[in-house]
Amino acid sequence: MKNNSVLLAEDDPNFGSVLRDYLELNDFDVVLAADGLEALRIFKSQESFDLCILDVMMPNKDGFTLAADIRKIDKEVPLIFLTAKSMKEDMVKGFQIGADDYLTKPFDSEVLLYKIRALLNRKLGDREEEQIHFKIGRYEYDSEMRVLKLGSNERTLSPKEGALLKLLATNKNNLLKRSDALNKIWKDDNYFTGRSMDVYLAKVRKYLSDDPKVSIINVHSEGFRLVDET
Amino acid sequence: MKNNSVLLAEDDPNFGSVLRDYLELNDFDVVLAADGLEALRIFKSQESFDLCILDVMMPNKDGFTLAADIRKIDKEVPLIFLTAKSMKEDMVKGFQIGADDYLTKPFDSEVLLYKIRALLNRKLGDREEEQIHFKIGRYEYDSEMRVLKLGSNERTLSPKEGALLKLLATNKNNLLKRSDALNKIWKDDNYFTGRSMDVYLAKVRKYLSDDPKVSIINVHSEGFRLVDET
DNA sequence: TTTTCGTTTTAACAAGTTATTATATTGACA
DNA sequence: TGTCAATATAATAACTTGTTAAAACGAAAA
Repeated sequence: MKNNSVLLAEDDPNFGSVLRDYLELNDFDVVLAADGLEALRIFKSQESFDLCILDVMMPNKDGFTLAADIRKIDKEVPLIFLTAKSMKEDMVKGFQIGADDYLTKPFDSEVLLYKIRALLNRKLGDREEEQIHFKIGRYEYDSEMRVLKLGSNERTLSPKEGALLKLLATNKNNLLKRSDALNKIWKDDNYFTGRSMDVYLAKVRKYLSDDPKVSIINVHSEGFRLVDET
Repeated sequence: MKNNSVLLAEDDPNFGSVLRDYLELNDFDVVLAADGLEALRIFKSQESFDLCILDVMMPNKDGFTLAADIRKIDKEVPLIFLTAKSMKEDMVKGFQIGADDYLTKPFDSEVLLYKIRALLNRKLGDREEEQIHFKIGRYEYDSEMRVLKLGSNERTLSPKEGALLKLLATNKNNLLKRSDALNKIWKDDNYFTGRSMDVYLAKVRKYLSDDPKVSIINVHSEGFRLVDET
């Protein structure tokens, strides 16, 4: 089984690396970012994190601002804040952004570990397993291998093509919002990522064009719907 | 909308009732149990709780044992422990049982409230959900897909058409004020946005013209009413 | 290091859809 | 009966999406 991945944003290099080592010793894959900007860059560049631990006071981008940026991209990922002072205002602000927990430095590392486990267990609990195999009309799509099959005809999709088809298939016959797809796949919703997605939609449409019962229809300025009339 | 229900197990009657009142003031339905045994009895007798707040030190049955018993019945319900001493061993034990959070007395009641909200929001998503599906006479309207259906007849509305019909349907048979609609949909109430809305009213009227029991009537210089005489 | 190749992004233009403004006309109210 | 509000339709402007091709990128091979 794959380890849980943690994004750790902490500007104090000593404390940061000690904490990283401790978490790695406990079977987490940890990426350490030295400031808020770097953390956001890493968050965008990586597939997905299971948990983010954010120091509140950091240069370039403080923990709260970082948290708000992360929340724009991923509304689910658990957030834990680290703060030196135990000010109530800070906690309130953190919870408003959608913090899951809060720790005041200095804290007991074992307590942190238990809090992390509590959060991840709860997450894993109510997270329904994600689907890998999809049936789309007469097509079959394996989102792990990224292989789209119709009869004896096989085609391997590129990562982005695959991610898009998977999202569409996950929401088969329902609306997939443009902004959701962009935030999940491109981690950013702007003019250019939008155009890029349109290019991929054209590709995916072409791949799916051999079954007339399957189509991707547009809901103007909202998003798309993978329709399967089979 | 039903309030969230909380089981509060706390043996100190003063502290317990103060906390109960505070939670009730914040729109929770609270049941207060004076010891662990009573709490378990209540937990078993009631349909379901959204959250349990358990004092660790209680007569008859301490908070940890109580938590273990509750976990046997319900593996999902969030648990928050209250403890006077901030001993690490206690916290560790609590997390092993499956605590979601931990508070050391004395604590700030507002912080408790935020922790509760964070937990409940995670669990349920926001309780308040806005309506997506509407019935208007013999029509059905899906405000997400913006599809208006009468029998086998389907029509996809434009964003503004859809927003307007949704607002009207939300206030079905009630007055929708011109200024409200303009401020919500056009974000501005002036001569031109007003004219623009009139254009959309004409369109929506046309779309709804196939059921004579449905009409949009004007309340002079006030607003509009979507009337459904079905 | 350079080359190569698949992937992704950017650019440009065409097509399609929606929103606003203009114009003419009717209806409500004092 | 004069004035403002409301309606309908037409014309135009603004925006979104579809499509293709070329450029940029990045990882693996020569």
